[in-house]
Amino acid sequence: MKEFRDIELKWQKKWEKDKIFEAKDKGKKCYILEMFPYPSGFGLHLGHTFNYSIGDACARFKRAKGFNVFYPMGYDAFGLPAENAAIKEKIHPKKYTEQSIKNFIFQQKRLGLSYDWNRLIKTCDPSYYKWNQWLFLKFLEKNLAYRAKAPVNWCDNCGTVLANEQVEDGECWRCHNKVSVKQLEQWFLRITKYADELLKDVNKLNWDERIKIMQRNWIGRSEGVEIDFKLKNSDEKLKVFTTRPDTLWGVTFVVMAPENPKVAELVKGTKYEKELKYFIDKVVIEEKYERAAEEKEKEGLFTGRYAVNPVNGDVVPIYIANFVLLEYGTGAVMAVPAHDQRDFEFARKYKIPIKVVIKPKEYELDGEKMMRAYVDPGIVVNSDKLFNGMNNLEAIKEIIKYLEKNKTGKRAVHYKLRDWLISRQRYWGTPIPIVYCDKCGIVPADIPVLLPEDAEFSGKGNPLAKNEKFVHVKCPECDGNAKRETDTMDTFFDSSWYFLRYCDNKNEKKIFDARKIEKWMPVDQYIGGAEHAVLHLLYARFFVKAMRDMGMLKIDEPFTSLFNQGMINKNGARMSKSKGNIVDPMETIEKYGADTLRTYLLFMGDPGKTREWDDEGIEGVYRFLKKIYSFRNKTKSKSNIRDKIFESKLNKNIKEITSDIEEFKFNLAISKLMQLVNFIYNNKENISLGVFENSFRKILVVLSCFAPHISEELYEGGYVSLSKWPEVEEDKIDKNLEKEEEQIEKLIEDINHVAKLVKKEIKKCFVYVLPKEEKIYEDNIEDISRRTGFEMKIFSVADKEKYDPEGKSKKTKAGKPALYLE
RNA sequence: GCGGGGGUGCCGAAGUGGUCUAACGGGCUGGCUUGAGGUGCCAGUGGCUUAGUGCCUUCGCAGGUUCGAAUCCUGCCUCCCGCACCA
Repeated sequence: MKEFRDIELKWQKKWEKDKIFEAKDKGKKCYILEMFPYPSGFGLHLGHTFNYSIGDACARFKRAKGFNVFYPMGYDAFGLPAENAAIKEKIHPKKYTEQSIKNFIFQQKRLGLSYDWNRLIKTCDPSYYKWNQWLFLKFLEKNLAYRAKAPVNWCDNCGTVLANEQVEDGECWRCHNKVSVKQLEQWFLRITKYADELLKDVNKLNWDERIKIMQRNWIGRSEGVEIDFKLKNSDEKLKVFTTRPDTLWGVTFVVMAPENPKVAELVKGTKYEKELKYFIDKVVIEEKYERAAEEKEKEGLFTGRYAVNPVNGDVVPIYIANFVLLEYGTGAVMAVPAHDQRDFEFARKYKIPIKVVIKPKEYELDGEKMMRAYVDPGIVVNSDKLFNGMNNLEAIKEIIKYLEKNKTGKRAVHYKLRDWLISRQRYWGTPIPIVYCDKCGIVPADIPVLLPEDAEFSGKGNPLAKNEKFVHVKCPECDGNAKRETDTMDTFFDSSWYFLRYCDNKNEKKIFDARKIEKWMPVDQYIGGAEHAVLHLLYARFFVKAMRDMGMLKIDEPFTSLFNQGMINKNGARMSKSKGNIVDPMETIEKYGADTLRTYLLFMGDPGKTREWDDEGIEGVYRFLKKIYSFRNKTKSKSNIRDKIFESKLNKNIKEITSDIEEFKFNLAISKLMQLVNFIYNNKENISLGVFENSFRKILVVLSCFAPHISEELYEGGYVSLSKWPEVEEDKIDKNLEKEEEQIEKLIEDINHVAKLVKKEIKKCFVYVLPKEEKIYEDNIEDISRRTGFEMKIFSVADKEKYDPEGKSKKTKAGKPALYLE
């Protein structure tokens, strides 16, 4: 509809001109934030549009509720797609990105989102990324950044290394190429230093439980004990980590990770050396992620060496096996086949004895005959007399104490979380501000280290490494010849603190002013997809904690509340280009307008769940908005008999809508708005103008959360976007009236029903009602008459004899009106 | 395997002890509007039956609790999403 389009453009212009969405200084602050987008060349997709429809609804709602809303937008502008476009289409990433951002801004403005555009940031802008570099050097100074050689994930397709969080099922999270493991010297951030706090503080967050569980799983804390096993015929010790010290007496072998450097030492010069080396090479070559799969056949090899169990002196063989990982724990485990399924399978395969040390209360276990490991709680047996007979969970605590007392073991906590690898062998990112000097070693570079624009995008290797002018520098310390680091930072570095920069986005002297952070942070409501559960959301939490410890800010957590939007499918499948089931937001806006698209996205269903897009479903919302728009031509009110019932419904619905919005149940809020609008529509002649106008203003304020343009157009006296949220007038909510309303609806239904059954011409309808109800029906007689198409007459049953002596009328329902059609 | 969330009418989706054939929207059928199409409006949309609102059936399946269940309990089937040899 052209009219909607014109209205939308008109108000978008006005909002911008009058700067009505800029954050103010007055009122309680409320920071609402959507995960900022990567500006791809394809423009907004439906997921973005949905994300912003939610955020904008929140922002507008909070603004109406009197909050000083801070609602910024920016662009996560560094990243691979721009560089890949450069390789493919010979367009410079900078140009590509700038064009994309321009397009994104245009499209977002076309949606009518109420951002404070003054706060705009672009991470590829030197005024932003120089603070990345500044932060990196701070991290370096505090020993939170370090360079190390380690086995790292390499994606051949992307031509770069990846962080652990960016590998999903052994595949690159971006391109789904199989990831391989390489030994490389790279830059890491010491996120593991915060593992414990990151885990503990998850409990404080008002986040979706799913995301919290994912974070807990990812951090993967396990509490246990490190136990020293002496090596037989040696003074050396082998440290193992276990969470089950209660099974220590059941150890029948020890297993080491094949690549554990200690293995080579152990077998050096023995007859096993050659065979082991062969096996180790084979295992290590296997993809790390395949090797770690549960279904993977357990394989191992005896090393020829033995270890001594410190608690009972048992001499047990040492194996290496593919299921033991070097990165976790100590890279060596004590194996208790009776009570661990992996160990059990391994023991059966290599004919190692199985010794039961925990037994269930009800029956006995036999190591020879067991079909699988017994892993449930039970009673300690066949162990030291100090512990035999104890409940095993109790025994864990006691045995740890015992080991610590005897200095053979020590309490320990291990995490699955690894340090964050941030080096990327790509051009379009923040240069890591480091210089390598032959004399001085690793030296912080003078910042900003600007990304040189002249670069060649051949698709082979990092263009920065080939840029002689960039690489060769003087050492900032000794002025001697030195080389620059040519890797850039993982773009998740950029997004780990962007929400802080919004608070002071134009500061040239500092990363931000602490007072401004204090004013706006933390983010009160963050909105985005669940795909960042253990990526961005974990990194950002880490940054805030690290920055707090560096005295830069005072908060512990960046995002107080988090809402995860669900996916939008079409034809039962996730939208994708290959399936050809993409819904283009801009095309939809062309057809129906932004208000319709936004309202429909929120009306489709629970925004937290996966929902189904329906090309025809949007029509309903479109009709709804057109219906509201038709109210601009006010109809003359003939009577005011529906005023009270309308006001009752209005207040009841607004009350419910308010809590619906607070709980992100926009679909319910919109359906209640529809009910109100339908009621007005069906009763417009029976609602007095004063009540209509007053109520309609309230409805428009509510509607403006979803369809701001049309609300603005219909609202009189100032901006609806700056209006106060309607107060609920409790005293106007009248349950009896609602009941009467229902009665009338039922009567109309009955009349229509009967009229349909009687296959003759009907003109008149006589209704006999209880004397006390006479007035209700009498008051609504015109309405009933209009809606049934019959001439109505209402009589009291008391007078029934008089008007209906033959008893032609029949009851509609027990105690309800009787009626007679003629 | 573990953890979390689901399965409601032709479809999307509300509803968590009575007001439920079940909000809201879509679709479909009939009627009106219209030169036609679109739009818009009205009515209907589980079955049977009826001057009559009565009976039966229905909220994944099967049982149970209750005067009463889509809603509570038990078992099962099924879909989705996380985690998964972590010692």
